[in-house]
Amino acid sequence: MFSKACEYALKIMIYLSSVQSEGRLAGLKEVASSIDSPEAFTAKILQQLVRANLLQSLRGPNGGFRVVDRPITMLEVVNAIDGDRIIRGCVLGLDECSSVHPCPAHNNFVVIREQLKGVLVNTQLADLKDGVISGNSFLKV
Amino acid sequence: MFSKACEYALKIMIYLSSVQSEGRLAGLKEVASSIDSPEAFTAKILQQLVRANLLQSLRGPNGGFRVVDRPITMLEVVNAIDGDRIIRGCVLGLDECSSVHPCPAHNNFVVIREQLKGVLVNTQLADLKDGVISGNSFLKV
DNA sequence: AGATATTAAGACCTTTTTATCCTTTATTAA
DNA sequence: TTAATAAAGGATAAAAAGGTCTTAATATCT
Repeated sequence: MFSKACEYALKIMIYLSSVQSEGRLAGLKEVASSIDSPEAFTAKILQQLVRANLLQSLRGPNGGFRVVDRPITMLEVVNAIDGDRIIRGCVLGLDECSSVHPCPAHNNFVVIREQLKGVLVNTQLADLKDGVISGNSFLKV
Repeated sequence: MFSKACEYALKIMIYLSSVQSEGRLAGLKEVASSIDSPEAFTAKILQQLVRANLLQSLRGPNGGFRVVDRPITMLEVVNAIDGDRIIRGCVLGLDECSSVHPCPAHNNFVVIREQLKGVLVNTQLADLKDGVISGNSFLKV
């Protein structure tokens, strides 16, 4: 559904949100080990998220990453990494697929796509981090 | 959502279903040009579909491919090419993700996944081919 | 039987995605 | 001002996905 990079990005954002609730930052090493992701690859994704203005980075000793101070939806994170293919793209891969020029499955998926978009728009990192903090959900196996 | 190969597979199956309604077969060349897919890659996917018992192939002149004679759901085609990751896989990529050990987004996606599964199970190739035959939907741009 | 049309199978190439390494630059604290 | 720490970025490697090409096998027609 999402690319690997996007899966990591969501876990990164959720983890950093939970760290933020404790009023501190987390560095690359801590992030990578907490979500069980390869460090160097994680660094690249962190940079993408910084460039997308979803994170701020602070260098030097006691530095690390911080989630920007506003509500962030899942959709923003997904868009930053995977673009809008999940929302816009045709199920059967047609370049042009709309109600006026639909692929055979178009109508069968309209409702699913709407629902998916709804979830991505309405789910905020703040909602997801709570489960992690309370120990009800997990970022790694 | 689906792999490229799976998108092609669905279009192949839909096209062959529509051809079958005319009481004839279609060969590789015709299939590939009708769904606008690379011929050699299409050949590979056709073979996979034959091995998965969704198609029969007939060699020799006037040969081609034929959809097996029973109702086939979208899910069967997707499973044959992409496996069950779309149904089973975790949104955030956890190896273990279930109601007892959920990822932070697990519950937000349960309903979507159910709905998606429903569409895949309940939509048959026969339903999709009708739109193509009547000219209401399209397999290429 | 021979010629031809057709699929089967698999080796091979290309591009994209994922992952890693290593050097540079910036920041802070002592 | 220096040592330690941390992010940034370039280069590249490994793996997966996507795609191509060649050869072999098979069925049909003449």
